[in-house]
Amino acid sequence: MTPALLLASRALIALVPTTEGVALAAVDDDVVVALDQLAVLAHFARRKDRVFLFDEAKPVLRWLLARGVDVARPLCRSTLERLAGQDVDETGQPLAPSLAVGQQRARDLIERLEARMARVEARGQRKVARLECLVLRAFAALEQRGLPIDKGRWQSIVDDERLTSGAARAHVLELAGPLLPRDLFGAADINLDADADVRELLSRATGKTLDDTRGGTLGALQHPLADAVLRFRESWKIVTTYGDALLAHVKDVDVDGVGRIRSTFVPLGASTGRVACRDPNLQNLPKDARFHACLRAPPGRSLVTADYGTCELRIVAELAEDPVFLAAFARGEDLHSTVATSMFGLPVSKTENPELRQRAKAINFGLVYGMGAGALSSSLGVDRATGEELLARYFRTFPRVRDYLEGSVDVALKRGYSETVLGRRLFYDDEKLAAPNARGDLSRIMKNMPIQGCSADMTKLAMVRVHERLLEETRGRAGLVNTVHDELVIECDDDDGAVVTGIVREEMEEAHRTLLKKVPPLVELHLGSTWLH
DNA sequence: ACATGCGGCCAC
DNA sequence: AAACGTGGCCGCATGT
Repeated sequence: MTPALLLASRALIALVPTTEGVALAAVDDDVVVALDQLAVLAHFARRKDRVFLFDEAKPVLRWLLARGVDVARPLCRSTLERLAGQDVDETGQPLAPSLAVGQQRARDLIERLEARMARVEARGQRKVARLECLVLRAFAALEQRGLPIDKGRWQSIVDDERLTSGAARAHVLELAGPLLPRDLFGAADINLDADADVRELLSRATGKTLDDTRGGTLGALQHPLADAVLRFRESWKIVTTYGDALLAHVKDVDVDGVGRIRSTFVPLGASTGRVACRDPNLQNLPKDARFHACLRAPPGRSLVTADYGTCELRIVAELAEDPVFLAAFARGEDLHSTVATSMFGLPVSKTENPELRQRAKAINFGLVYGMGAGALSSSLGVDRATGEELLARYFRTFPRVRDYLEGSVDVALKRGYSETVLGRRLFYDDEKLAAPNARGDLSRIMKNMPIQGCSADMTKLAMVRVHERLLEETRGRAGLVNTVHDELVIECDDDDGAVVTGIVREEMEEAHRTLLKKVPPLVELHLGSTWLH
């Protein structure tokens, strides 16, 4: 059979790339496609009535994209295994060493698919599996395009910070001088990266014993030497984490100084369904405006930044069906102010009684994480009794929120898993459920997962929709360049800015409405030359 | 030369 | 002081 005939007549085809060509296998036959004849594959790959099965889809989708092949409906063995709770057997290299090996792998993939799908089905993960496989196409394209970055400008910020850190180190040495051991020639030194040494030094300087050297601990000392150490840490953090190691990932710098970072995104990297990102992590870049100014599109191109505002609290409002939360979001109010007004019976806004708003905000923020009274009192800087009183008042005012969170724990304990609206599940080990001392930690996870997981579902759904619309309506000129949990960043031609902004708004709102029916979406959009926050 | 655990800290 | 969820990267220290 020829490749064209197989591609034309079969709806499900396993695909394994090899060093010599691409191996294809349908249930009853298999063929190979030479690397210089991928056009026929490209033709059928973009059709939505053809499903292509991969062992580890994302790297292969990237490999294919680089050769002009865009697969509209990928299915990923590795993703299905993760959702089915199986051990993920790594096959190793994405490229099979020969066509013969590739064909065997392709036939194996087809043969085992039915059993794998049955396990996915048995775990109730069918919809999640569909979403996770579809989103791999968007992630492959996102990785392949790369995040645009002005390398030289970023480098100059890092250089400044290196100088600052040197000055801060000198200041530490000056202040600590008499306390430091000296070498034969009278020179004093300290390794500020060695926490044990820093703890020793600060203990000697303040006469207090320190349990740790965290920022909060050092700040509370109110001591010039501790402050100098903190200033050193601040700049040194940038030099080490966001300096040379990150810049080494910048490739393809163009004449305008804009290069590309092509990280690895791990769509099932977090147990809740959130995405992880590495080499480098683009999800924890500093919010500092100096750095964001470096994340800019080349001349003639723009960036659209879009995020779901108060996403997790909207999810709580929907799932808890709290009338005050729902009414506040329906009216477009500031939830923190509304919550504070309900709790304290006083008018609250960002300018009126702002300290009450701050308290409500801290609780709203913390309840998503299953926070207790202790954590609340510390985040507000009040004593524990006050924290307990506030939390009690909060749950008296919003009993449905309390009931919802407690219900999340009850359901998870009964079923052995937590679940999002879409049906994504986090299963708990029997031993973990049995351990009585772990119940406290588990209950926080059980409260948090359906909320954080729903947010992840929504963003992934939005990615699938946005990617597809942009492909269809900008012929690939516009595309995703980053995602950070509840945020998307898209690059497009300047001329397409308005159109792309509209598409992103529509599809993000529609993704929200697919999952949440009672609370309206809030999508915040920015169009400009840089990634704005 | 690697791997691993930990304290610390960046993001949502 | 720390105390709430999810990650990744840094340097240090310790293990092969």
